[in-house]
Amino acid sequence: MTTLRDVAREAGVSVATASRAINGLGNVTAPTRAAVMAAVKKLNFVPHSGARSLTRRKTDTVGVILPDLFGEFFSEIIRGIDLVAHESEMHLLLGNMHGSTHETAAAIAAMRGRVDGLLVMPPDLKPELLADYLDPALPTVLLNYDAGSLDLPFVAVDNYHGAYTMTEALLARGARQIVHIAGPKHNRDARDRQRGFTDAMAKIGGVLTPAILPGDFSEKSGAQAARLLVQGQLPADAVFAANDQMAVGLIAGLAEAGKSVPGDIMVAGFDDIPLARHLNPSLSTMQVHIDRLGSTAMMLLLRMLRGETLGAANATILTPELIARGTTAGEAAATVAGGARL
Amino acid sequence: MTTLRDVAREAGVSVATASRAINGLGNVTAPTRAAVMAAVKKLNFVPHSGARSLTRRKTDTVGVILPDLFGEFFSEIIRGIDLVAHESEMHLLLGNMHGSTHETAAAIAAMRGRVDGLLVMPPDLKPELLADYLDPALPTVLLNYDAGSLDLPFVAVDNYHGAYTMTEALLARGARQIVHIAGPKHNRDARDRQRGFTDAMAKIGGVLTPAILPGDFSEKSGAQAARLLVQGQLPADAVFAANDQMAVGLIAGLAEAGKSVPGDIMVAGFDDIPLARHLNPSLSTMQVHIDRLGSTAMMLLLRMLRGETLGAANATILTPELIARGTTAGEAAATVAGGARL
DNA sequence: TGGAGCCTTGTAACCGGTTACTCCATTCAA
DNA sequence: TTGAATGGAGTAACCGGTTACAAGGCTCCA
Repeated sequence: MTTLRDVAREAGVSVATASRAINGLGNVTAPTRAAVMAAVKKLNFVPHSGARSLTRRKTDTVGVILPDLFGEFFSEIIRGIDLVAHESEMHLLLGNMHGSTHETAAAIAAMRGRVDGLLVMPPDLKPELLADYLDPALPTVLLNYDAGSLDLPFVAVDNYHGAYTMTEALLARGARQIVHIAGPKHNRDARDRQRGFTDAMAKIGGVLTPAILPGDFSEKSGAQAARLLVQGQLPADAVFAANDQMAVGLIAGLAEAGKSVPGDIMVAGFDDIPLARHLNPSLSTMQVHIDRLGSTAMMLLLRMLRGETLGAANATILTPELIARGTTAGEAAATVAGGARL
Repeated sequence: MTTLRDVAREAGVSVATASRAINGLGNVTAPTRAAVMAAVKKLNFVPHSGARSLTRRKTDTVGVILPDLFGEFFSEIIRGIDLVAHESEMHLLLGNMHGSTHETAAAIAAMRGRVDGLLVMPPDLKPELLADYLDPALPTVLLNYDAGSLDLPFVAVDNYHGAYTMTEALLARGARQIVHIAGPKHNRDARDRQRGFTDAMAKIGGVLTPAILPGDFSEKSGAQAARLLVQGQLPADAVFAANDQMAVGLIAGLAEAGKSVPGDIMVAGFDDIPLARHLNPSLSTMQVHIDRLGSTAMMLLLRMLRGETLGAANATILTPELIARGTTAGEAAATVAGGARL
């Protein structure tokens, strides 16, 4: 493993000169620079980024701390982040809290000295705890987390209004007995979506206590909900699942029970995962540009790294868009909407 | 930003003692350790991992260099890697070559001094070039790349036999005029799959020059192939797409043209993306456990980091498994297979 | 009481770069 | 010819930790 010292010796110059030549700092004569570059080639020298970032106090890396790396949702976020980071020649250091609150502290601490800034998505962490973990000196942007009290910039999805809009749309299509399949209890997204649903049901539908079935965002829990619905003979003309994944499970469950969608019952989801438009009938949902969650956050972080001081006031709220497809359409529409056909 | 020096001063000890106390090195008396820990708490000290890794010559990080971060395929790989890395308390540094051969060199070089080992997936890079870029002193495992000549361990999918098996299955179901939709020309996976197809057609089907349509692994190119097939009136009783993505596009295209699957024509893919089993009819395909690609590679790398010397002989070949679903089934089977039903 | 041996702690070098500061050799104007 | 200005190159401190080695204090035994 060759070091700058080796290169300097080989070229017959000092380490300072070698460093300057390699970094193109100008105050080096052409012959000297040539000699250094020749030594670099000969010894196959590659600068040690670790050492460099120690003195420069810059790592050209951002830490990304996500609750999990599972599924399309997170890969889309990472893709969005990478898209922007790559343009600025920044690297991504992945930290994973694997769902454990305790590991979050460790993950954040491990980033010290390795990154210039942090993108953190702490779905079910209390703001006070988070404040304890974070280093105020390290530029940080939160993902999908409203941290108003911490005065940190964040990027979030307007889950509340998204759910409200979808419920409104279902009501507009004539549904009256809409059942909601909720997400995990402690999950903010899930709670906001549920709130949007109940509020819309109350204000527009005039239903004060709509039916809500438990779920955990998994396909399986969607299928489970279908069973509850059918066997429990819960009256329903539409089901609004808190995410697409559950809607997929739900539809499969309903099909098994011989219920037709949207004939007997309409179904709607949330997220617009790629699968949504390939189902048959295709799934109506609220489209969230997940990658933008990542790229927007990364852009905010870049501004902070450039010296700007950003706070909660710079938060960006992404509004999901209603995508009406087959599962909420009339009979005719259902058969032509996307995907394969029998 | 507090340093170890600050902690030492606060606790009234030397930096060496502070360091030993913090790292639990034993030869520190209980009162001294307590004093140091109190100072750590008081000053909110978090060790600077960058500096630490410089002296330790260990970063507890592995570099992951992928051609792109797009899509399920890569997110699954990363998830597999993370699963194993997390157990060993290793971090993941993402480098992205964004498809450009030139950037590959830069991405690898940037890893020097930041990682203890490398996982690289260089789909269309010549071995000689790759050898130039890689640092022989840095433990490296290749993903989905047979680098026999470089004597590096690698993990790959047996694309050839996978394609052979699928073709065999289609022939067994009575297909005679099977058309293959190929992947990108320079892509190794694509070429191996095509070879498996043509060999099976020759050896089992007795067809020496089967029809092959161009594709690029995208859904769009699958739809394009459907158009060529239908409008060009190419005789075909089955289509074997080089990946599921194209199969999805193909099926949509065939549906548009009024062809029924599998009634008029059978369809098969490769990869078993999650979408595959949700299509209606569900897609027959070769299942590849993509996450295992990542986790297996990471396990090999860990062994190298522990001091073992591994080479091409330690390569692991993952064999894909045939998943027969609706798109290659008889009429009856097609209607009950997974997904929703009209 | 003196010395061997053990344990705790401190001093300082080191990891591999960057860069402030200094020195020295030109060049050019007076 | 002399002195100032210019700029190329070297010395050494520094980033923030770790750790080899040395030093000092203690116990224990002869």
